[in-house]
Amino acid sequence: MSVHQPDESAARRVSGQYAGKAAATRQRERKTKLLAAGIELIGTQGFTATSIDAVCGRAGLTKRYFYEAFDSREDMLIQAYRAVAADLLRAVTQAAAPHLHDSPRLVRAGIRATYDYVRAEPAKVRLMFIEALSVRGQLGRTYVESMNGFVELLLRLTKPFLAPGASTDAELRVMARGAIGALIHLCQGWIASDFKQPIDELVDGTERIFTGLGRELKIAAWMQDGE
Amino acid sequence: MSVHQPDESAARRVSGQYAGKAAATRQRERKTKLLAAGIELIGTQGFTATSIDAVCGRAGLTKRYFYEAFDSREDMLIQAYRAVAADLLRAVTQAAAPHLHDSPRLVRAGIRATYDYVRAEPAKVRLMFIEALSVRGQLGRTYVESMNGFVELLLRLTKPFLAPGASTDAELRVMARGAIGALIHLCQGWIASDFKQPIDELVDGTERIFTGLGRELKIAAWMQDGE
DNA sequence: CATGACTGACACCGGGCAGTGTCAGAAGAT
DNA sequence: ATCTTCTGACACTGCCCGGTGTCAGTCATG
Repeated sequence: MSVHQPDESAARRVSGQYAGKAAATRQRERKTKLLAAGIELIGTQGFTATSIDAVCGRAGLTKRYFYEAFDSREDMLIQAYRAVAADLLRAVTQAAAPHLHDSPRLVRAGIRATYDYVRAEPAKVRLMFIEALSVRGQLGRTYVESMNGFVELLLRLTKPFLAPGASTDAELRVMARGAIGALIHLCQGWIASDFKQPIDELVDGTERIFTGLGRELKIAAWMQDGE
Repeated sequence: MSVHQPDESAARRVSGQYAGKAAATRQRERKTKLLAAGIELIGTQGFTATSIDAVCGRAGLTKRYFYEAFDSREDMLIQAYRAVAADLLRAVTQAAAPHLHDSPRLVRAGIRATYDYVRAEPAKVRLMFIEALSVRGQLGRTYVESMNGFVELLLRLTKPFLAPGASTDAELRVMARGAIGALIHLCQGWIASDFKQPIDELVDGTERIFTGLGRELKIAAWMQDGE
């Protein structure tokens, strides 16, 4: 992580230019490459089967740069996980943005965006939803904390529609975590079955789960009690 | 698996008695011991960190018997998984049995039984819900197939209450898978947070998710539209 | 062109572990 | 008592991989 950085303290270093780029730029680019290679490999072979040499090979770099960018193999996994989680969170947030006023559309857009992302980036998703689970230690905490990010997003987005007092906060959080869990589990199954099931069936089913939750929480838009 | 079995074909073997037990009995007992040791270690240290030597050490046996019982480390994991999944399935089925006539009670009993099981057997559950996910190959299929077992159970138990035609079969399955996913995810989180959250909060929240689904599916017992 | 940072290839060590083989001694059979 | 099987301990090989170090060649700078 800090071994081969340009020796700023030597006061002799002048520009750090190399191949037309500043030292920091090159370093960042290498790290990005390694991260991409790592994500791809972890997401396809699994973390256990992903050796550092393999990551370096795929990135077209050598071990030296791996240890320049990461402290260890696990450190890479954590950083990869963070990057991927942020990416998905961004995608969903963005898809939800146009529908902040309309809870059914909001939910559907979020669900759809998730499945689209899974379809488009199976390796990333596999890393995030499968590989990350089984690593103990630091990542366990990271995983939980990141899941909370999704739960918070869901709560924040749907809070405006909630009838106040219909549920305790604890119950609400449990339900939100459960809803996220349903979605994740369906994504896992979808990946495991190689996307055999049509995406629309998944979106529809997932939507109805959320709709049921909405009814349960007495959200007006879902309470058209006749049908 | 088949290396050190008594040589039945030699027609010279007479009783196979040893320590007062038949050869097959001893073999079965050893396998049970190894399986228990394996489950415990995998469920606490993780599969990757569980070496064959460690399993043997904990079981008080040696490698020879490991390879008598299993083909490989992965084979052990698969068999452990199968045993655990069957165990949980049995526990839930049993808890649900007295309530086949009453869908709300049925659901609540199933949910409660699951959390109780998680609480009582965290190692087994960790193996089943976390470690099993990240192993590719054979186990991937086993995992999916076993999840289907739970989905089938849920469908079978709730089918009597369904209003016919309210959903397509595909949608219904998606929703059931989602519901199972919600439950599993909540269990995972519960384990990850060391059972900090009171079990009743979890049961209540989970129940409301299922209740919402029931409403969505127009199950009469949950349609008391007034409240 | 001379100096020094930067780069990539590769050698090397050490540890851990899967899987196999050996052997002496205990437990049963006759 | 003798022979056979069963048992447990352990040695041993081979492999993979994480992590570190070395070195010759390249590029920028003055």
